[in-house]
Amino acid sequence: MPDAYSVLLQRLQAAFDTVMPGADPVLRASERADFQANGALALSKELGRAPRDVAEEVVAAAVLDDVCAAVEISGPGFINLTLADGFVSDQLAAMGADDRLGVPLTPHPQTMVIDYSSPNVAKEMHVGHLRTTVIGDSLARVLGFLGHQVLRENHIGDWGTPFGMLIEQLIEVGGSDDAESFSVRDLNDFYAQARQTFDRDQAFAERCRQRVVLLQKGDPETLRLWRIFVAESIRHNDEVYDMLGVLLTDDDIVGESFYNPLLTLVLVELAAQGLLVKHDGAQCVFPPGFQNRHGEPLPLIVRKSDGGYGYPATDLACIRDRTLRRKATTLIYVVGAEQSLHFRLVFAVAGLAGYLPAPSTAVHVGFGLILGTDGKKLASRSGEPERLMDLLNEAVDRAAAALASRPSDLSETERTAVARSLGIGAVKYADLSTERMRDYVFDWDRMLAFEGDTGPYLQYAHARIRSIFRRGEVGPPERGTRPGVSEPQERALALHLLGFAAAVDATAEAYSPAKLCTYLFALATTFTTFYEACRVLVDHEETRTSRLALCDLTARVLAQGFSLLGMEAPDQM
RNA sequence: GCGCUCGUAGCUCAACGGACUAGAGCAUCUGACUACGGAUCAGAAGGUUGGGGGUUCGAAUCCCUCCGAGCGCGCCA
Repeated sequence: MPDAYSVLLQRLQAAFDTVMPGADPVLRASERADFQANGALALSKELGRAPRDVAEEVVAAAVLDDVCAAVEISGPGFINLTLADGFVSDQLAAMGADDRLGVPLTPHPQTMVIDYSSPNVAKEMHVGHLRTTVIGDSLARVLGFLGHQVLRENHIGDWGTPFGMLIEQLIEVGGSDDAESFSVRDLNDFYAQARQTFDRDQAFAERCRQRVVLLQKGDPETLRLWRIFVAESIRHNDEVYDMLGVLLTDDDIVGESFYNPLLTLVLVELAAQGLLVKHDGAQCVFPPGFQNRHGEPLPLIVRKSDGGYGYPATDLACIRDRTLRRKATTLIYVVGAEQSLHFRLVFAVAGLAGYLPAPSTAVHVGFGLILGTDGKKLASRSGEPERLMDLLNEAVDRAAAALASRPSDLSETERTAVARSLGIGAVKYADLSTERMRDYVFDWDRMLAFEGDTGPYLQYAHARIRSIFRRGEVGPPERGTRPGVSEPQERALALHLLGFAAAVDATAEAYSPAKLCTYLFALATTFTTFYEACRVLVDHEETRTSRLALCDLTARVLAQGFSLLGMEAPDQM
């Protein structure tokens, strides 16, 4: 079923083609009508004709009688289009009959690897992991819904110098026998101690480096401890993921250690292609177009002068694996904006090395910082980043308190579950609803105010619709019921519902869940306006059925939208 | 110094080169429940879109320049 916009666009395109083949109708939603086509203005310039004349010619050529109630030219040459109510009803009926709510599967499905979350082993997840996890998860859901094959990858930091330090520290304080009893928090502390000693004690630092070598060579005791740490960290991460309600599972974990065996291969391949340059003892690639602060060429250091590999090498191995072995055509990295230069360098080198064969592309989906109310990067009182689990628990506690303060016929267990949906939904929505490249201020009061443009407000709108069906003791009307749109509030709601497919597309196109949030918030407000103005459970059966169909469709779109954001849609709250 | 990102109402954010009123939310003020859930709704007030140039029939949007903020810029990840 082509949506309303596509139908109009197609008709107008045909009309514009008669004046000038290929001219863009520039069809947009309008405040003055339902849609407006602005293309005549640009076209008139090209043709050297009066804009209104061009608009007249387009309108004369356009076949719109069956879909539009009014077509008029206004101002300098805008074509204002008002849809026929019958057409709107038909479109709604088709949307309601469709399990996908009118969102078509992409005609060009791709294999997409989406790399997100990526916590470090032996460290508790902190607030710095929130955005990548939440944004990445939403994008994975949106792209999957559109029909792409989505391979989630959680590139955990489970390799390198930090583990030499951690393991060495543990052995030296005699903790290796109790290794299995340590929590991630203990490991965090061990690591902090190790870090301090490392910086002032040369001998210890050297032993740590030797420990890394042992780890890489597969020394049994070193490896044993490493495995214990990784397992404990994964257990901790899973707790957070479970609380957060994200799609990531242990099967999605592909840590840095996985790529370790590929690093020398990458080096050999780069050398074979003549890309490697030895500089100050390090093996570098200098991709064209990058400069350092002195205006000299900027290298990507593939192998350090001490013979070790850093994360550039791992990232190259990773790209190679994802395109050549896993046959991914789109690589998505949901990583903070501060790494933008790094990714541009890595992508450039990967391109030179043939690791991104056409049509494969790599995209860095960056995001801004979470700031404290002081405008600085968010940290707790002690200076340490806020623990993510603490933050989520607080969100749920606050939601539970809000829930307890209002009348409810929910059972205790239902209340617990709903508090979680609301608290987590509030945190996720606050993050997702800001355009990802902007920094945003983490503000409990704003986030959990539960009023205005928040997750709980949207969830409330959904719960109210479900409540209508409960109170009315009616089920949703048959799928495909054709709602009337004679009241202005019905019509406004209907038109907004018909924009769902476009909103999902725009979200995927820009890798920006904020666009979906904006759409859903507007849908919720449009619905409550309708709800206040148009009583649903009226005696007149035709009106009741028609409005129930609008309600049902709204609830389904909201629930589908929440699902794409990774939020739950409780029926009661 | 160079690069990237950003600058819109008191605060937090929208706006795909389009129209006589640049939109929301929060906060402020005024109203609205014996009708489907008041975590709501209706309304008011609040803006030289950081400044200045330019392109265009038309600029928050594109270009130039200046100002301000954040983040980066060869062996941490």
